[in-house]
Amino acid sequence: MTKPKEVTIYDLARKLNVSIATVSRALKDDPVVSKKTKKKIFDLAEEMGYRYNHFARNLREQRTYTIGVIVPRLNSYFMSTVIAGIESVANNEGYTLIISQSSETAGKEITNAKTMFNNRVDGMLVSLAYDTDDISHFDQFIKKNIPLIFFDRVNDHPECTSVQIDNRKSAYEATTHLIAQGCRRIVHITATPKRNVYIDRLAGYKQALADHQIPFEEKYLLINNLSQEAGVQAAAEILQMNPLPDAIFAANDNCAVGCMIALKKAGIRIPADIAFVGFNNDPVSTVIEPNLTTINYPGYKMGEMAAASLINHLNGVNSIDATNTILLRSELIIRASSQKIISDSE
Amino acid sequence: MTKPKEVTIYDLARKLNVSIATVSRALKDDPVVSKKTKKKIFDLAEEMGYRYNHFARNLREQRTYTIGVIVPRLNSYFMSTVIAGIESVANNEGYTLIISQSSETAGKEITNAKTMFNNRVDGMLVSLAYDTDDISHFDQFIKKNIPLIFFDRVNDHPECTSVQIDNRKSAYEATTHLIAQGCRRIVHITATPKRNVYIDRLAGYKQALADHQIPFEEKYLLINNLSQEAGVQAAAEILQMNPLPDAIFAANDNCAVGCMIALKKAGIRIPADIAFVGFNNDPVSTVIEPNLTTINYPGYKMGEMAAASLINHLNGVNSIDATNTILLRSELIIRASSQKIISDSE
DNA sequence: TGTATCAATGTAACCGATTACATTGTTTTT
DNA sequence: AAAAACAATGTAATCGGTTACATTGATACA
Repeated sequence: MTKPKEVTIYDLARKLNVSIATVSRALKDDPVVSKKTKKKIFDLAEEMGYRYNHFARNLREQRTYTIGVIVPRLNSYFMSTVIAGIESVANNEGYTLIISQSSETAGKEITNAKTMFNNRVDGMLVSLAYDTDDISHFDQFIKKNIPLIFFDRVNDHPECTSVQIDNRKSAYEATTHLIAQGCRRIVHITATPKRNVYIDRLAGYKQALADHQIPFEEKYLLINNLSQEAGVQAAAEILQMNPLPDAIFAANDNCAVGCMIALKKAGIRIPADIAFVGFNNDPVSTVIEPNLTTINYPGYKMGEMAAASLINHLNGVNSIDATNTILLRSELIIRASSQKIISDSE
Repeated sequence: MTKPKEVTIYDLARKLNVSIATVSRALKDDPVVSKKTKKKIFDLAEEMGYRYNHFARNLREQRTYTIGVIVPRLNSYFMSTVIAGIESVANNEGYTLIISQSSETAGKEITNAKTMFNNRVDGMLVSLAYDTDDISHFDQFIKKNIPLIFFDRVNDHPECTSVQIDNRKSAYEATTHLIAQGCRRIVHITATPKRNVYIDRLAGYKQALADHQIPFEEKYLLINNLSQEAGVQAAAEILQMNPLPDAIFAANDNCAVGCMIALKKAGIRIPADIAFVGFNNDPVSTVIEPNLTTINYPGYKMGEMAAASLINHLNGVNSIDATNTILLRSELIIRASSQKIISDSE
């Protein structure tokens, strides 16, 4: 284990008979240093294989140029797309990401938050776990003026910006679309209404029913963890209903797909017997047959927006209070799984 | 923007009338400090909201407890699963991840490598981009004794460990399975055979053909980027073939799925007319109809192994030279898309 | 009782940058 | 030609830990 010594600004300064201050200034392209000196320094740095020591700077500047990201899960299509968006912006702006997953548990989320805090991230991007009730583990950031932006699974915190879509409106559109197809007994499958995304979707669903004089029925509300397997189980419950529902609006595509597969296996025709709408526009939605009607969710854009907004805050472009909520456009994508009218006439 | 001052070991030392050395030792639970003193220090640290400054340590120790991860794409099921595995191990061991994506281009991979290098990662985990020919951008790490582990898309570098599956064997099994189903005109869809994964799968495919006295035919080899859209295009090419092939072995599930959808639309029956085998065991493989036979790819495990192996190196548990290649178990999962014999009898 | 041993703590150099303030030499102004 | 203005560079303190080496005081041993 030889440990080749690192080249520092001291080495460069000594070789060129200038001070470390000049070297430091030259390396950050400070206009106060003459062009000639700069060139000498740049060339020598290149030649000697100098590399910048971020830790020295961070120690001195009390900044880290690091952004902490906490997501519920890394291995979901939606989340990895968001992260790809975040990464592209952060990378461009010279920020480094520390990414961790809460695995949908509040406990791990708290641990992760602590790690991020101790790593002195300059800012945080967070999407909350299913079962996080209390968000006091983020108070430490707020207390230290570390900007915190929630995305997707947000929390209505007075000091934080959030980036999301209009879940309520999207759910309203999805449900209205089903009603327009003649559906009246519409099941909604969703997760525990703790997180905004599920609360809002449920609200949109109820509103659409109300606006069309369809009473909301508790029995048509199925709560699970929205996994594909949960969709299969939901299908079993649905098959017990009498009369059968004529439509299902699931709060994500994965669950919808699991449910569709199970129902098809049971001989249900989709959409003729039961129409389907999902949420997210996950790639599986165009693989399942019939293709799944869903809400397009701009994940990459969401990542870009969240990161850009955070970095703007960090650079002092706009104050953290200026923006409360950034709403991204989302839209209903109508595919075969919900088109009763056309499919009946086929 | 008030900037509340940070509590440091100096503050703790002053309050307790001990030296910073004692505080530093106590905080890392050095047995040389008496229990009583330790308790005092811990309690005060808690009370005053002390937080550890990693940068000061990193600056002093010349270590960063950071691992750099470069992947071709973040938003693929396989990769995000691998990263989830890496994250879980790294987090447990107190390491932080810096993750970036090459977007499948050598150029961005080089930039990312430079960023990682300048961030002084303690080690690297890399999966190469499609079009990386020359891997000299990783020499800087090797020169500085920074361990580098490749996973999945590996490079046969004499100084690096690689974590992968036996692609050749898996492809051999997949092809042999198709031959056992009576297939003789087997198309192989894959990416440019630059990366080991594609080279090895092609080799396995060819070997299986040879072992069953089936001549390899160039026209049955389709090269594309393995996206779902590329699968659709491949379907168009396949429909031009006369006679039609009787099986397709695709180097990933996404491409297989795109191809299946397009062929089905054209009236081809699967597996009766054309049998299908994919690669990766992506979730879509159980959504597509018929369900896709594929190779199970232990992504999470691969991430865990790669991270654990790297951290072992870093902790000096085993030398970097000790291990050359770690092969993970993978297996053929037979589903309906390839079962000609059974499906004919249905 | 004198000395060796040891536990507990302290001193101070060091890691590699940034930057306020000081200094030097040159040009411009009057 | 002296004073003012300015461009270029230097000096030295600072960020918050780690740790080799030194010191202190108590106990064990002969």
